[in-house]
Amino acid sequence: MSRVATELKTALGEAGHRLTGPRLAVWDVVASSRSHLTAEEIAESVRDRDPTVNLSSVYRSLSLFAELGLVRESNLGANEASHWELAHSDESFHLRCTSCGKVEHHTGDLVTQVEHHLSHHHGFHASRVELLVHGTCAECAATS
Amino acid sequence: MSRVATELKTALGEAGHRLTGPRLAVWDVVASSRSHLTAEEIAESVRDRDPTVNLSSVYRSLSLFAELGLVRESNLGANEASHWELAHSDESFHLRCTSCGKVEHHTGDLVTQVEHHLSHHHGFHASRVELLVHGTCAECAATS
DNA sequence: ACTGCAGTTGCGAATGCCTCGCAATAAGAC
DNA sequence: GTCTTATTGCGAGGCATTCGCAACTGCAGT
Ligand SMILES: [Mn+2]
Ligand SMILES: [Mn+2]
Ligand SMILES: [Zn+2]
Ligand SMILES: [Zn+2]
Repeated sequence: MSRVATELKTALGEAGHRLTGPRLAVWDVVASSRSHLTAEEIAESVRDRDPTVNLSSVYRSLSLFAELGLVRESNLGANEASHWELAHSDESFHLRCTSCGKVEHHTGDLVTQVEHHLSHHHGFHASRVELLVHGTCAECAATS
Repeated sequence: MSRVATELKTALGEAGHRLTGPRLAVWDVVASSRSHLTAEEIAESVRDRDPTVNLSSVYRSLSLFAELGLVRESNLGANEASHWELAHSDESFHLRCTSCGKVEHHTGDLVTQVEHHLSHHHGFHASRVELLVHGTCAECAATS
């Protein structure tokens, strides 16, 4: 059993879930990608390895992984499919270029500052922060 | 013609659109509410005034108002309907309590800081920022 | 290794939100 | 008031996601 397979099996086992073919295939795709993929895109890659895996199982695997904190689901736009990736902290937020569509990450302490401010001054205890910045990336600004 | 009707007519007229019954009804509902409503909820209120207004027209009105900068559309959760309200700046962001569901606003200069940082240090020019904080509100924290 | 069974899957149907196409209607310029 | 064409109601369609269920399979116990 490969390295990633063992890691996934451990994470699943601790939560009382089984390691199955579809789950491993979905995990391999998400863990080896650096981009934000839709369930359909993940399913396409999964089918390369095993064409019998159903789209429903891809959704079920992704939902389970999200519950276990293994992946992150993001809404990058109204009425768009969710995008999935390996889990990363709220500190690392999303910059989406409205021109080329690229999604970049930016990490700063801003999110932590907001969390502390809300907690100390307003009694609001943050569990998850989603920060999405739409705009024009450096490359697109230079080109236009 | 009422005050809000005149204001809406001006905004529409300047952009080459007509003031119609459905549009005025949708506007009245959104402008007189302080909450974040779904299109379906808006349609329900609109039907109280005029039962012939179709849900499609509510969607069409809301989309148009958003293009004109009159209303704001927000995604408050994955796989949830969009929520609509009178337009407000990105500075004012959303706190959603995962316990009672309430959505509050919080205004600070943090969003502006991020915009400036991204612009000055990374060449990314923000056009719209969506900041959504999930967590437990003060009332729910006290009750539990 | 064999068995048993609860967890998991594939499949198709269903759901929810939103958009479209089109003929009928009505706003507003003249 | 007439005319033009933007807008509407309505039904159908589209897309992402979820559900129900019988068949299958991981894996714990033996
Ligand atoms: Mn990301
Ligand atoms: Mn708001
Ligand atoms: Zn770009
Ligand atoms: Zn609350």
